[in-house]
Amino acid sequence: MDDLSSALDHGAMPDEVDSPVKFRFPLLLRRAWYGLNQAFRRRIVHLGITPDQYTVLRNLCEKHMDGLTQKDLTQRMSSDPNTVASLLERMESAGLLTRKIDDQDRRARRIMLSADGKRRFHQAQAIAQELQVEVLGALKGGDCPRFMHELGILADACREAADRSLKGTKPS
Amino acid sequence: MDDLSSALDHGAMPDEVDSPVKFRFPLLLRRAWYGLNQAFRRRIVHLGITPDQYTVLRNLCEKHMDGLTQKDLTQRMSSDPNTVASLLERMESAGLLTRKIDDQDRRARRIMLSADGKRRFHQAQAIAQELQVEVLGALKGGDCPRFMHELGILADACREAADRSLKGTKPS
DNA sequence: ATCAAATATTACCTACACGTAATAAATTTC
DNA sequence: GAAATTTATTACGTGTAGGTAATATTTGAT
Repeated sequence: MDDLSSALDHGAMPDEVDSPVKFRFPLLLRRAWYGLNQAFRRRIVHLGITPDQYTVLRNLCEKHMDGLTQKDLTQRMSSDPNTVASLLERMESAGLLTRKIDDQDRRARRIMLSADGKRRFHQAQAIAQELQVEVLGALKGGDCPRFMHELGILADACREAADRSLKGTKPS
Repeated sequence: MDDLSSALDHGAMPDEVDSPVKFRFPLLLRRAWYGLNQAFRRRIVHLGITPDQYTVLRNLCEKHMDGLTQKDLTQRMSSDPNTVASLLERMESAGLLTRKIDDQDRRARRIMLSADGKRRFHQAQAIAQELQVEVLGALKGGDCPRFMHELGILADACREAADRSLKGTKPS
Protein backbone atom coordinates (compact mmCIF):
# COMPACT_ATOMS: atom_id res chain seq x y z
CA MET A 1 0.00 0.00 0.00
CA ASP A 2 2.50 2.59 1.07
CA ASP A 3 6.01 2.01 -0.07
CA LEU A 4 7.96 4.06 2.40
CA SER A 5 11.38 3.00 1.29
CA SER A 6 11.58 5.46 -1.55
CA ALA A 7 11.65 8.87 0.06
CA LEU A 8 14.78 8.00 1.98
CA ASP A 9 16.78 6.53 -0.75
CA HIS A 10 17.64 9.59 -2.69
CA GLY A 11 20.65 10.35 -0.64
CA ALA A 12 19.76 13.29 1.58
CA MET A 13 21.54 11.81 4.56
CA PRO A 14 24.77 9.87 4.74
CA ASP A 15 23.25 6.96 6.54
CA GLU A 16 25.38 4.31 4.95
CA VAL A 17 26.64 2.56 8.05
CA ASP A 18 23.51 0.53 8.07
CA SER A 19 22.29 1.65 4.72
CA PRO A 20 19.51 -0.57 3.49
CA VAL A 21 16.82 -0.35 6.10
CA LYS A 22 16.15 -4.04 5.65
CA PHE A 23 19.59 -5.07 6.87
CA ARG A 24 20.04 -3.22 10.11
CA PHE A 25 20.82 -5.50 12.97
CA PRO A 26 18.75 -3.74 15.64
CA LEU A 27 15.70 -3.52 13.42
CA LEU A 28 15.82 -7.16 12.43
CA LEU A 29 16.50 -8.23 15.98
CA ARG A 30 13.57 -6.22 17.25
CA ARG A 31 11.28 -7.60 14.62
CA ALA A 32 12.31 -11.16 15.28
CA TRP A 33 12.10 -10.90 19.05
CA TYR A 34 8.77 -9.12 19.20
CA GLY A 35 7.29 -11.39 16.56
CA LEU A 36 8.41 -14.56 18.26
CA ASN A 37 7.26 -13.34 21.63
CA GLN A 38 3.90 -12.21 20.37
CA ALA A 39 3.32 -15.49 18.58
CA PHE A 40 4.17 -17.49 21.66
CA ARG A 41 2.14 -15.27 23.97
CA ARG A 42 -0.91 -15.69 21.80
CA ARG A 43 -0.52 -19.44 21.70
CA ILE A 44 -0.18 -19.99 25.43
CA VAL A 45 -2.58 -17.38 26.74
CA HIS A 46 -5.14 -20.14 27.35
CA LEU A 47 -2.69 -21.77 29.76
CA GLY A 48 -2.65 -18.65 31.88
CA ILE A 49 1.07 -18.06 31.54
CA THR A 50 3.18 -15.53 29.67
CA PRO A 51 6.37 -16.11 27.68
CA ASP A 52 8.56 -14.92 30.52
CA GLN A 53 6.76 -17.11 32.98
CA TYR A 54 7.38 -19.98 30.61
CA THR A 55 11.07 -19.16 30.69
CA VAL A 56 11.03 -19.41 34.46
CA LEU A 57 9.19 -22.70 34.37
CA ARG A 58 11.59 -24.09 31.80
CA ASN A 59 14.59 -23.21 33.88
CA LEU A 60 13.08 -24.72 36.98
CA CYS A 61 11.95 -27.84 35.21
CA GLU A 62 14.99 -28.55 33.12
CA LYS A 63 17.33 -28.26 35.93
CA HIS A 64 17.65 -29.23 39.51
CA MET A 65 14.47 -30.35 41.07
CA ASP A 66 16.09 -29.08 44.23
CA GLY A 67 15.18 -25.61 43.04
CA LEU A 68 17.04 -22.47 42.17
CA THR A 69 17.60 -19.20 43.95
CA GLN A 70 16.32 -15.98 42.44
CA LYS A 71 19.86 -15.03 41.65
CA ASP A 72 20.37 -18.24 39.69
CA LEU A 73 17.24 -17.56 37.73
CA THR A 74 18.24 -13.98 37.08
CA GLN A 75 21.49 -15.10 35.49
CA ARG A 76 19.96 -17.88 33.50
CA MET A 77 17.35 -15.57 32.04
CA SER A 78 19.85 -12.81 31.36
CA SER A 79 17.42 -10.68 33.29
CA ASP A 80 17.70 -8.62 36.45
CA PRO A 81 16.85 -9.24 40.12
CA ASN A 82 13.98 -6.75 40.26
CA THR A 83 12.22 -8.14 37.24
CA VAL A 84 12.63 -11.70 38.44
CA ALA A 85 11.39 -10.84 41.92
CA SER A 86 8.08 -9.42 40.75
CA LEU A 87 7.73 -12.12 38.15
CA LEU A 88 8.09 -14.80 40.79
CA GLU A 89 5.71 -12.97 43.06
CA ARG A 90 3.00 -13.15 40.42
CA MET A 91 3.79 -16.76 39.70
CA GLU A 92 3.62 -17.68 43.36
CA SER A 93 0.20 -16.03 43.64
CA ALA A 94 -0.85 -18.01 40.60
CA GLY A 95 0.18 -21.22 42.29
CA LEU A 96 2.86 -22.07 39.77
CA LEU A 97 5.65 -22.30 42.30
CA THR A 98 6.66 -21.93 45.93
CA ARG A 99 9.43 -19.94 47.51
CA LYS A 100 11.01 -20.83 50.79
CA ILE A 101 14.00 -19.55 52.64
CA ASP A 102 17.12 -21.55 51.91
CA ASP A 103 18.57 -23.52 54.82
CA GLN A 104 22.18 -22.90 53.89
CA ASP A 105 21.82 -19.21 53.13
CA ARG A 106 18.99 -17.49 54.89
CA ARG A 107 19.26 -14.44 52.64
CA ALA A 108 18.27 -16.53 49.65
CA ARG A 109 15.05 -18.26 48.67
CA ARG A 110 14.79 -21.52 46.85
CA ILE A 111 12.18 -21.56 44.14
CA MET A 112 10.39 -24.81 43.49
CA LEU A 113 7.81 -25.80 40.90
CA SER A 114 4.36 -26.84 42.03
CA ALA A 115 2.71 -29.84 40.44
CA ASP A 116 0.42 -27.47 38.60
CA GLY A 117 3.36 -25.44 37.37
CA LYS A 118 5.00 -28.53 36.02
CA ARG A 119 1.86 -29.63 34.27
CA ARG A 120 1.29 -26.27 32.61
CA PHE A 121 4.91 -26.12 31.59
CA HIS A 122 4.73 -29.38 29.72
CA GLN A 123 1.66 -28.25 27.86
CA ALA A 124 3.38 -25.02 26.89
CA GLN A 125 6.56 -26.82 25.94
CA ALA A 126 4.82 -28.73 23.20
CA ILE A 127 3.52 -25.47 21.79
CA ALA A 128 6.95 -23.87 22.05
CA GLN A 129 8.55 -26.65 20.10
CA GLU A 130 5.89 -26.50 17.43
CA LEU A 131 6.48 -22.81 17.05
CA GLN A 132 10.20 -23.24 16.87
CA VAL A 133 9.95 -25.82 14.13
CA GLU A 134 7.60 -23.53 12.27
CA VAL A 135 9.90 -20.54 12.46
CA LEU A 136 13.22 -22.28 11.91
CA GLY A 137 11.72 -24.06 8.95
CA ALA A 138 12.02 -20.80 7.07
CA LEU A 139 15.77 -21.38 6.97
CA LYS A 140 17.29 -23.95 4.69
CA GLY A 141 18.16 -26.98 6.78
CA GLY A 142 21.91 -26.82 6.51
CA ASP A 143 22.09 -23.14 7.33
CA CYS A 144 20.52 -23.42 10.72
CA PRO A 145 23.42 -24.62 12.89
CA ARG A 146 25.81 -22.10 11.45
CA PHE A 147 23.29 -19.34 11.88
CA MET A 148 22.71 -20.27 15.50
CA HIS A 149 26.40 -20.28 16.10
CA GLU A 150 26.76 -16.80 14.66
CA LEU A 151 23.74 -15.54 16.57
CA GLY A 152 25.38 -16.86 19.70
CA ILE A 153 28.52 -14.90 18.93
CA LEU A 154 26.53 -11.73 18.43
CA ALA A 155 24.47 -12.34 21.56
CA ASP A 156 27.67 -12.60 23.56
CA ALA A 157 29.02 -9.47 21.91
CA CYS A 158 25.83 -7.63 22.88
CA ARG A 159 26.05 -8.72 26.49
CA GLU A 160 29.67 -7.77 26.65
CA ALA A 161 28.88 -4.39 25.18
CA ALA A 162 26.21 -3.96 27.84
CA ASP A 163 28.63 -4.90 30.61
CA ARG A 164 31.28 -2.57 29.26
CA SER A 165 28.75 0.25 29.03
CA LEU A 166 28.28 0.17 32.76
CA LYS A 167 31.65 1.45 33.93
CA GLY A 168 34.41 3.37 32.14
CA THR A 169 32.95 2.82 28.72
CA LYS A 170 33.12 6.30 27.27
CA PRO A 171 36.71 7.50 27.17
CA SER A 172 35.60 10.57 25.23
CA MET B 1 30.02 -24.69 34.19
CA ASP B 2 26.57 -26.15 34.32
CA ASP B 3 25.49 -28.41 31.53
CA LEU B 4 21.75 -28.17 31.61
CA SER B 5 20.99 -30.35 28.66
CA SER B 6 20.93 -33.57 30.58
CA ALA B 7 17.87 -33.51 32.78
CA LEU B 8 15.49 -33.14 29.88
CA ASP B 9 17.19 -35.29 27.35
CA HIS B 10 16.48 -38.76 28.50
CA GLY B 11 14.03 -39.43 25.81
CA ALA B 12 10.66 -38.36 27.13
CA MET B 13 10.42 -35.75 24.43
CA PRO B 14 12.07 -35.48 21.07
CA ASP B 15 13.85 -32.31 21.99
CA GLU B 16 16.41 -32.33 19.29
CA VAL B 17 15.05 -29.17 17.75
CA ASP B 18 16.82 -27.10 20.32
CA SER B 19 18.77 -29.65 22.20
CA PRO B 20 21.98 -27.95 23.30
CA VAL B 21 20.88 -25.05 25.40
CA LYS B 22 23.43 -22.85 23.81
CA PHE B 23 21.77 -23.15 20.42
CA ARG B 24 18.16 -22.43 21.12
CA PHE B 25 16.80 -19.68 19.00
CA PRO B 26 14.60 -18.00 21.62
CA LEU B 27 17.34 -17.96 24.22
CA LEU B 28 19.90 -16.49 21.87
CA LEU B 29 17.45 -13.98 20.53
CA ARG B 30 16.52 -12.87 24.02
CA ARG B 31 20.11 -12.54 25.06
CA ALA B 32 21.04 -10.56 21.98
CA TRP B 33 18.06 -8.24 22.12
CA TYR B 34 18.23 -7.47 25.83
CA GLY B 35 21.96 -7.10 25.71
CA LEU B 36 21.92 -4.73 22.78
CA ASN B 37 19.13 -2.71 24.29
CA GLN B 38 20.75 -2.43 27.67
CA ALA B 39 24.07 -1.42 26.14
CA PHE B 40 22.42 1.29 24.09
CA ARG B 41 20.27 2.50 26.98
CA ARG B 42 23.31 2.89 29.17
CA ARG B 43 25.16 4.81 26.51
CA ILE B 44 22.44 7.32 25.76
CA VAL B 45 21.01 7.85 29.22
CA HIS B 46 22.92 11.13 29.46
CA LEU B 47 20.97 12.39 26.43
CA GLY B 48 17.71 11.89 28.28
CA ILE B 49 16.29 9.44 25.76
CA THR B 50 15.64 5.70 25.77
CA PRO B 51 16.28 3.18 22.99
CA ASP B 52 12.65 3.18 21.93
CA GLN B 53 12.56 6.94 21.87
CA TYR B 54 15.63 6.82 19.67
CA THR B 55 13.77 4.56 17.29
CA VAL B 56 11.00 7.12 17.05
CA LEU B 57 13.46 9.92 16.42
CA ARG B 58 15.24 7.92 13.77
CA ASN B 59 12.05 7.23 11.92
CA LEU B 60 11.01 10.85 12.06
CA CYS B 61 14.41 12.13 11.05
CA GLU B 62 15.25 9.71 8.33
CA LYS B 63 12.07 10.08 6.55
CA HIS B 64 9.62 12.75 5.56
CA MET B 65 10.14 16.02 7.28
CA ASP B 66 6.44 16.47 6.75
CA GLY B 67 5.95 14.14 9.68
CA LEU B 68 4.35 10.80 10.24
CA THR B 69 1.10 9.74 11.79
CA GLN B 70 1.10 7.52 14.85
CA LYS B 71 -0.10 4.68 12.72
CA ASP B 72 2.84 5.08 10.37
CA LEU B 73 5.19 4.99 13.30
CA THR B 74 3.49 1.97 14.78
CA GLN B 75 4.05 -0.01 11.61
CA ARG B 76 7.62 1.13 11.15
CA MET B 77 8.54 0.14 14.67
CA SER B 78 6.70 -3.18 14.50
CA SER B 79 5.04 -1.95 17.67
CA ASP B 80 1.44 -1.30 18.62
CA PRO B 81 -0.75 1.80 18.76
CA ASN B 82 -1.08 1.93 22.55
CA THR B 83 2.62 1.68 23.15
CA VAL B 84 3.37 4.31 20.57
CA ALA B 85 0.73 6.65 21.94
CA SER B 86 2.17 6.73 25.45
CA LEU B 87 5.69 6.82 24.10
CA LEU B 88 4.87 9.91 22.06
CA GLU B 89 3.09 11.45 25.00
CA ARG B 90 6.25 11.22 27.07
CA MET B 91 8.35 12.50 24.21
CA GLU B 92 6.05 15.44 23.66
CA SER B 93 6.28 16.38 27.33
CA ALA B 94 10.05 16.13 27.03
CA GLY B 95 9.98 18.60 24.14
CA LEU B 96 11.34 16.14 21.60
CA LEU B 97 8.46 16.49 19.19
CA THR B 98 5.08 18.05 18.53
CA ARG B 99 1.78 16.48 17.59
CA LYS B 100 -0.89 18.29 15.71
CA ILE B 101 -4.08 17.22 14.13
CA ASP B 102 -3.70 16.42 10.46
CA ASP B 103 -5.48 18.71 8.02
CA GLN B 104 -6.47 15.96 5.62
CA ASP B 105 -7.60 13.50 8.26
CA ARG B 106 -8.70 15.03 11.50
CA ARG B 107 -8.65 11.64 13.26
CA ALA B 108 -4.91 11.42 12.79
CA ARG B 109 -2.06 13.41 14.27
CA ARG B 110 1.08 14.34 12.44
CA ILE B 111 4.18 13.97 14.53
CA MET B 112 7.04 16.33 13.89
CA LEU B 113 10.52 16.58 15.34
CA SER B 114 11.48 19.64 17.35
CA ALA B 115 14.88 21.23 16.80
CA ASP B 116 15.94 19.81 20.14
CA GLY B 117 14.73 16.36 19.18
CA LYS B 118 16.74 16.50 15.98
CA ARG B 119 19.83 17.61 17.82
CA ARG B 120 19.62 14.88 20.43
CA PHE B 121 18.95 12.32 17.73
CA HIS B 122 22.15 13.13 15.90
CA GLN B 123 24.16 12.80 19.08
CA ALA B 124 22.58 9.43 19.77
CA GLN B 125 23.04 8.31 16.20
CA ALA B 126 26.80 8.54 16.46
CA ILE B 127 26.68 6.37 19.57
CA ALA B 128 24.35 3.89 17.91
CA GLN B 129 26.66 3.46 14.97
CA GLU B 130 29.65 3.00 17.22
CA LEU B 131 27.83 0.31 19.13
CA GLN B 132 26.76 -1.42 15.97
CA VAL B 133 30.28 -1.52 14.62
CA GLU B 134 31.46 -2.85 17.97
CA VAL B 135 28.93 -5.65 18.07
CA LEU B 136 29.00 -6.67 14.44
CA GLY B 137 32.77 -6.74 14.61
CA ALA B 138 32.43 -9.98 16.52
CA LEU B 139 31.43 -11.60 13.25
CA LYS B 140 33.96 -12.31 10.55
CA GLY B 141 33.57 -9.65 7.89
CA GLY B 142 32.29 -11.80 5.08
CA ASP B 143 29.71 -13.54 7.21
CA CYS B 144 27.79 -10.45 8.10
CA PRO B 145 25.65 -9.85 5.01
CA ARG B 146 24.60 -13.47 4.79
CA PHE B 147 23.80 -13.52 8.48
CA MET B 148 21.67 -10.40 8.17
CA HIS B 149 19.83 -11.92 5.27
CA GLU B 150 19.05 -15.03 7.25
CA LEU B 151 18.04 -13.04 10.29
CA GLY B 152 15.66 -11.15 8.04
CA ILE B 153 14.12 -14.39 6.88
CA LEU B 154 13.62 -15.55 10.45
CA ALA B 155 12.26 -12.17 11.52
CA ASP B 156 9.65 -12.41 8.79
CA ALA B 157 8.86 -15.96 9.81
CA CYS B 158 8.35 -14.80 13.39
CA ARG B 159 6.03 -12.01 12.37
CA GLU B 160 4.05 -14.34 10.18
CA ALA B 161 3.78 -16.83 13.00
CA ALA B 162 2.50 -14.03 15.22
CA ASP B 163 -0.08 -13.00 12.66
CA ARG B 164 -1.21 -16.57 12.15
CA SER B 165 -1.51 -17.04 15.90
CA LEU B 166 -4.18 -14.40 16.07
CA LYS B 167 -7.02 -16.06 14.22
CA GLY B 168 -7.73 -19.68 13.31
CA THR B 169 -4.29 -20.90 14.28
CA LYS B 170 -5.11 -23.73 16.63
CA PRO B 171 -7.35 -26.24 14.90
CA SER B 172 -7.10 -28.53 17.94
C1' DA C 1 32.53 -10.67 69.49
C1' DT C 2 32.01 -6.59 66.60
C1' DC C 3 32.21 -3.95 62.85
C1' DA C 4 32.65 -3.77 57.80
C1' DA C 5 31.88 -5.57 53.27
C1' DA C 6 29.59 -8.58 50.07
C1' DT C 7 25.23 -10.72 48.80
C1' DA C 8 19.99 -11.97 48.14
C1' DT C 9 16.10 -9.94 48.15
C1' DT C 10 12.39 -6.39 48.46
C1' DA C 11 10.27 -1.75 47.63
C1' DC C 12 9.44 1.91 44.66
C1' DC C 13 9.92 4.24 40.22
C1' DT C 14 9.65 4.95 35.00
C1' DA C 15 9.36 3.01 30.38
C1' DC C 16 7.21 -0.30 27.20
C1' DA C 17 4.34 -4.36 25.21
C1' DC C 18 -0.05 -5.33 24.30
C1' DG C 19 -4.96 -6.41 25.27
C1' DT C 20 -9.92 -4.42 25.53
C1' DA C 21 -13.06 -0.73 25.29
C1' DA C 22 -14.36 3.95 24.24
C1' DT C 23 -14.29 8.08 21.21
C1' DA C 24 -14.29 10.54 17.11
C1' DA C 25 -13.69 11.34 12.42
C1' DA C 26 -13.68 9.41 7.73
C1' DT C 27 -15.79 6.27 4.36
C1' DT C 28 -19.26 3.41 2.55
C1' DT C 29 -23.94 2.15 1.89
C1' DC C 30 -28.54 2.73 1.30
C1' DG D 1 -27.89 12.83 3.68
C1' DA D 2 -28.50 9.70 7.72
C1' DA D 3 -26.98 5.17 9.34
C1' DA D 4 -23.50 1.59 9.47
C1' DT D 5 -18.71 0.42 8.99
C1' DT D 6 -13.96 1.30 9.12
C1' DT D 7 -10.09 3.70 11.00
C1' DA D 8 -6.81 6.82 14.23
C1' DT D 9 -6.42 7.65 18.53
C1' DT D 10 -7.08 7.65 23.64
C1' DA D 11 -8.10 5.48 28.24
C1' DC D 12 -7.20 1.95 31.28
C1' DG D 13 -5.31 -2.55 32.97
C1' DT D 14 -1.62 -6.23 33.48
C1' DG D 15 2.98 -7.97 32.73
C1' DT D 16 7.83 -7.14 32.16
C1' DA D 17 12.71 -4.41 31.85
C1' DG D 18 15.58 -2.29 34.56
C1' DG D 19 17.23 1.64 37.58
C1' DT D 20 18.05 3.27 42.73
C1' DA D 21 17.62 2.59 47.48
C1' DA D 22 16.63 -0.02 51.61
C1' DT D 23 16.79 -4.34 54.39
C1' DA D 24 18.49 -8.54 56.10
C1' DT D 25 21.78 -12.21 56.33
C1' DT D 26 26.35 -14.16 55.47
C1' DT D 27 31.16 -13.60 55.44
C1' DG D 28 35.54 -11.42 56.49
C1' DA D 29 38.61 -8.56 59.19
C1' DT D 30 39.99 -6.64 63.50
